Formats: sequence, structure tokens, C-alpha cells
Amino acid sequence: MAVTIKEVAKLANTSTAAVSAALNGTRSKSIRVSEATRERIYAAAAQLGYLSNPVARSLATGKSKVLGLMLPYVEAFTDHNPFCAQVTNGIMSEMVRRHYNLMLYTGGAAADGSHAATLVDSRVDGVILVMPPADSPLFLKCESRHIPYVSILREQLEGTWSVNADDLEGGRIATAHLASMGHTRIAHLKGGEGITTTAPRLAGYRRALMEASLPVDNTLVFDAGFDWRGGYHVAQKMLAMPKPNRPTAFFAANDLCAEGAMRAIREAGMSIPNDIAIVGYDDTWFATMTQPTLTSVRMPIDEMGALAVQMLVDRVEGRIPADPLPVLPVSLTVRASCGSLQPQMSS
Amino acid sequence: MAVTIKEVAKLANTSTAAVSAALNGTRSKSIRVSEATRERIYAAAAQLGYLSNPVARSLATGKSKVLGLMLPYVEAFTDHNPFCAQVTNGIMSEMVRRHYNLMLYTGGAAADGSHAATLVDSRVDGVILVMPPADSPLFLKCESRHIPYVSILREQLEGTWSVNADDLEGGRIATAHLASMGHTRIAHLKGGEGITTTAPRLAGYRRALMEASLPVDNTLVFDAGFDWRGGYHVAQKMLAMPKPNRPTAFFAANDLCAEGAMRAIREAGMSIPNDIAIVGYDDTWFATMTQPTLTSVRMPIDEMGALAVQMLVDRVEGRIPADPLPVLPVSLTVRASCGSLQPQMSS
DNA sequence: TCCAATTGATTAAGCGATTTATCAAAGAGG
DNA sequence: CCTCTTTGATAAATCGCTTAATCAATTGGA
Repeated sequence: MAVTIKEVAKLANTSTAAVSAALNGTRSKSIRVSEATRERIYAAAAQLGYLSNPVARSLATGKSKVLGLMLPYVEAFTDHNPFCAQVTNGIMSEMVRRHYNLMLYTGGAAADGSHAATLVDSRVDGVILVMPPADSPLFLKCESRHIPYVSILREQLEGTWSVNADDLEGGRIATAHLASMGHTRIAHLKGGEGITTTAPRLAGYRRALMEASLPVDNTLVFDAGFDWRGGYHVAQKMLAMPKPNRPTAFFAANDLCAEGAMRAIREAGMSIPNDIAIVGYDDTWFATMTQPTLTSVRMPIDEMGALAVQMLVDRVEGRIPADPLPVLPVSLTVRASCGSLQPQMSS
Repeated sequence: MAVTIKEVAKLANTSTAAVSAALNGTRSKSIRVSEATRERIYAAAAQLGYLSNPVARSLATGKSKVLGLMLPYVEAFTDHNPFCAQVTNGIMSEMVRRHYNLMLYTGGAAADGSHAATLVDSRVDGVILVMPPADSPLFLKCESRHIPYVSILREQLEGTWSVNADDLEGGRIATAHLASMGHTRIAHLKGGEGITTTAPRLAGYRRALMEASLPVDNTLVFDAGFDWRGGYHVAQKMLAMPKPNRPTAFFAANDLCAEGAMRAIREAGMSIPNDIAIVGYDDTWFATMTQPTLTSVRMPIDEMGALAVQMLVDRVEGRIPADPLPVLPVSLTVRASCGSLQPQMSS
């Protein structure tokens, strides 16, 4: 079938060991290849169209040059969370750059860990876990199989590796921005329980309120579960509040959730940002597609993905990542949805 | 390190061949395992926590149970084409169901075929090519390596395997719907050259015009290249036309492109659907998120992905797919953007 | 009763690489 | 001139699993 190293060796009139060493550029004391032999080997390989078999190499070396990517939901690329789609971009790009391949797994947040089974697959050198639930069985699985892993957006724990963004600061600047626009009743559509980012974003929200000397009113905080539907329903509930209590601004824990709220606001016949101002979170491509465009807390998502790959590759290749728990800075991308801009701004 | 078949064999007091056969349920004439031995083997495997090494199995069998998925762009999951994101869902789900793993490759549409190199990787049993350019080098690469492949949305050619949707009919019903609403100047924002779906959708558009006895005016057809920016710019150009020539309805070859056009329409101070009606294509989750919600031609995207997996698995496992070139039916999902619905409808 | 077929299991040969141990020849140093 | 090191290369073991070849012990049919 396919041409093997043996055939190359025969044609080049040498041994498979020499071919292997020549093609891989191996330079150890026990095996070396002269310039002349190397040329013969290259020529033979080219002539036969030799391509090394990665499976055989994997078996021999115990390394596969494949990294797993575990996304929390099957629908991670569509309507579940644009963050996942974007972070996958960053991860993919960096993997290509590092000459690693990507094996995709989804459903990492499934409580039964069903899909997780396939992950425990000695074909991958390591795994990136995106937004794993705090009690995910995947951690144990990876550990028992000695598969190194790096998480993205996971609670920072001693002895683990995780890339995070400064969620507390994100919650703070989003809320502070709304407060600076004069809003005094700012609601928070928070993320789901069990998701790492929920608590710090909420804490940031509270801190900003305190810093602005506004009351911290827990009746203005609702669990919207990070999805469109949640944002929609929670917003409907809040808009139904009687006038003096009704919030005039929303801080949503997620862009998708913000869009759900925007739909509810429009359906209630109110205008954004005149009646209700709104700030989202993640600042994915999606935030530029809403109407009006959405002010959103920006995380350096691509860099987060790339950094996770770097850290994982470091671990796989036996190096120690400089910082096991990096926290990347966030910023606020101001668009039309919070009223601080002239209307009709683009992206 | 990890426990191997040998250790299981030793503990169960039998041979590795028996262990392999028992664990795989192999039933050939040359190897069989009695009930008693099977039990011992199961017990030993369980006790040791044995997990078979897929790399070793791959090497021995020549099959990897891994399928490649080649997407046309690196940004396939974000702002490039929601179709890709959605079809990936369908593919992933079906692969899980079939116990195959998914290796992800992107950039399949890159002219230099750069990323394609890694695809020629004997680790995968087969590949799914999503929207490959007509002249993609990938076809030859796969063929020279004897890697079976199935395309999604590729020109239908004798001797190839491809899952398609009825693009001509899609173009027709989209345009016919606009014509039935009384529009006489319907513009088409067509897809890029070299993409398979561009021509049939355009042909469908023309056929519908003819069926409605409307003139086929080529000045109303523009290449919007399937992306947001293209839709935006083309729409701007069309809206700048003097009144009697200016189209009153757009048929965009893609939802993203339609959203670009919608932005241009809003910025021009016109209303959708009152001033301009618009119909998109793909009917991905994204079409429900626009404002107003977007009427769009629906393809059974998940089914297309699942069908491609089925066909590929059939080929990989030596069966012959029933129909090598299935064409799936399309339909029109009517929403608010074309004026045939009361305003304020949801999804 | 005898030979053939079946059952249950083992041994060993791959699969296609990497890598260690080993060795011959050449060059260096005293 | 002899030993020591370096250079260049090979043979063979190994990675963990599958499977063909083989074989002993039963079973069954005529």
C-alpha cells in the first residue's frame, strides 16, 4: 500500500535507522548520518513519495502531536456560546503554527460525562478544556490517564493550569460604564451556577455599584443562564416591574444573553439605549451584528486560546509554563447599545 | 505506564490473542474464546483498569476510527459562514453516534493549500470536505493517498460523493416569494465565483423571475462574496440607484450577507420590510437573531452533515452508499424581513 | 471404531516507525 | 605505534495490538 521507511532504506541502500534519523534530523551520539547518505535518503524518499506514518511514529514515541479540544456543548459553534466558536479559532491557529493537530470533542459540560469517555483516548498528548464545570469528571479522567490538560475559564486552583480573563474587572467596568451614564438602577443578568465566570462578574458588578455609591439590590440580579432564552425571559420579567423599581440598564453576562434581552426590550416597545441601556460580555463578532450594536466587555479571546495551546504544548514537551494561571486583561468595547455614542455608529 | 493487553493476559492466565478476541468480540474460525475464559478476561481487564491503546490498534488494523473534517476557512465558526458552524454540529453528532472521532482541519479554501498538507495524514480513515473550491488540490491529495472523502456542497460529478441541497429550487422559492409579494425589481446578492452554490442559486433566481413574467435584469445581480462586508457594500451600491431603477427587494445568497445588507438599509434610513424586503439563505440560528428576523431558505443542514458522515463511514467500512450524490430538499422559512408576516413575530 | 469437523486456545508474525546497543573505520594524541 | 575518541552506520528490540497459522482435545457422523 503506502510506501514505508523500509522501501526507502532499500532504495537508498542503507538501514531504516539511518532513514529515520536523516528524515527527522536526529542527532544523538549513537546514530549519525553523513551528508552523502542523507542526500541519497532524501532522493529516495522523494522518488518514492514517502510520507511517514504518524500512527507508527506515535506508537514508537508515545507522542501523537494531537491535542484534544473539549467544548462544553455540542452546539458550541452555533447558538450556545459564541465565545466557544471564537476561542476555537485562536486555538486552531496556534495549533497549526505549532504543528499539532486538533481532535474535537464536545459535550464536556454534560453531567453524565458521556462524551468524556472517548476523550480518555491515548491518542492525544493533551487536552484543552473550555469552560469545564467545576465538578467535571474530566479532571479526574485526565489525571488518571496522565493526560496533561489546560483549562480556559476555570476557577484558579493551586496545581492546575488555566487561562483566565479578569472577570471581576470585566463586571466592574461594564457596570461602572452604565453608572457613569447616570443609571442608578442597573440590573445584572448573571450566568449559570457552576460556571466559573458567574461569581466574579457578579462581584465586579457589585463592586462597581459600591464604588458609584449605588445601593446593591439583589432583586436586580437574575440568573439568565448564559443563553438567549434566559436573557429573553429574565428581561421580560424585569421590564414588567412597576416604574420606579424597573431597571433602566442591563448588564448581561454574555452577548447572546444580551441579544435575548434586546429582543424582549424591543417587543415591549421600548428603545435601546433610550429606554434601556445594555452592555454585554465577550465582545465576539456577534456583538457587531446586533441592532443596535452591542457595547461589550472584551476578552482577548484569540490570545487566550493561543496561550492555552502554548501552555499545553510546553507541558506536553516537558517544559514548565512560565505562569500556570495567567489572567488576561479585559476592556470595554463601547458601541451603540448604551447610549454613550451617537446613534448610527458602525461596529 | 499504562496497562497493556499483555498484563491482562498474564493475570487472566491466557494469551494476548484471547484477550484481544474476547474484548473485541471477534468471532473467526481461527480464534474463539469460551465463556469461562471470557469472564476471566473481563475480570482481569476490569481489575487492572485496562483501556486499549487506539494507536496500537490503528497500526495493526490500518483503521483509526478517526474522520477528518475540512472546513473552508479558519474563521468558519465565527464570522465567515454560519453554515459551517451548523453543519459541524450535525457532523459531530453523527460521528459520536457512530463511534468515530473527529479531527478538525481548517483553511481548505486557501488557494495555496497550505493547511491541506497536514490533512494528508494517514491517521484519518476518511475526510469530509465542506464547500471545497471546485479546483481544490485536496481532491487529488485524497485520491493519491487513497483516502475516501465525501463533500458537502460540491458540484455533482460522476464518480464523486457529495451531499447537496437543491440550490436551484432554493433560489427559485426565495425569489418567487418576493415576487408574490408584489415586488418587481428584485436584486440578487450572489455568492462568490468558484463556489458551487453560486450558479444554481442564481439560476433559480432567474427562473423565478421568468415564471413571474418579470424581466431578468443583470444590473440587479451583484457578487457579494458570501460575507457580511460584501452584503453591506453591494446593498449600499444598490440603494444609491435612482428611484425607478432601485430594487425594492433583495435575495441574498447567505444569511450573513443578508445581515450586511440589512445594516446598509438601516443606515440609509430605510425600513425593512416596508422599503426593502429581504430574503436570506441557510436559515441558520443566526437568521432568528437579526432585527427584523430574517426570512431565509432552509436547508436541512444537520441532516446534510449526518448524511455525509453516514456515506463516508459506509465507504470506509467497505459498503457502497446507496446514493452517491443525494440532493436534499429545501424550503422557505418565512419571518419578518419580507413583509408577509405581521411585525413582531418571534423566530 | 475411525476420520473429519468443530471448539478453544497459543504462538508468532506482522503493522511502520524509533532507538539502543553494537561495531568498524578513521582520526587524534602521546 | 598504540590507544582513545569520534564518526558513520547497522541489526535488532520495542511500542501495544491484531490475526494468520497451528495444534490439541472434543464431538459427531458413517
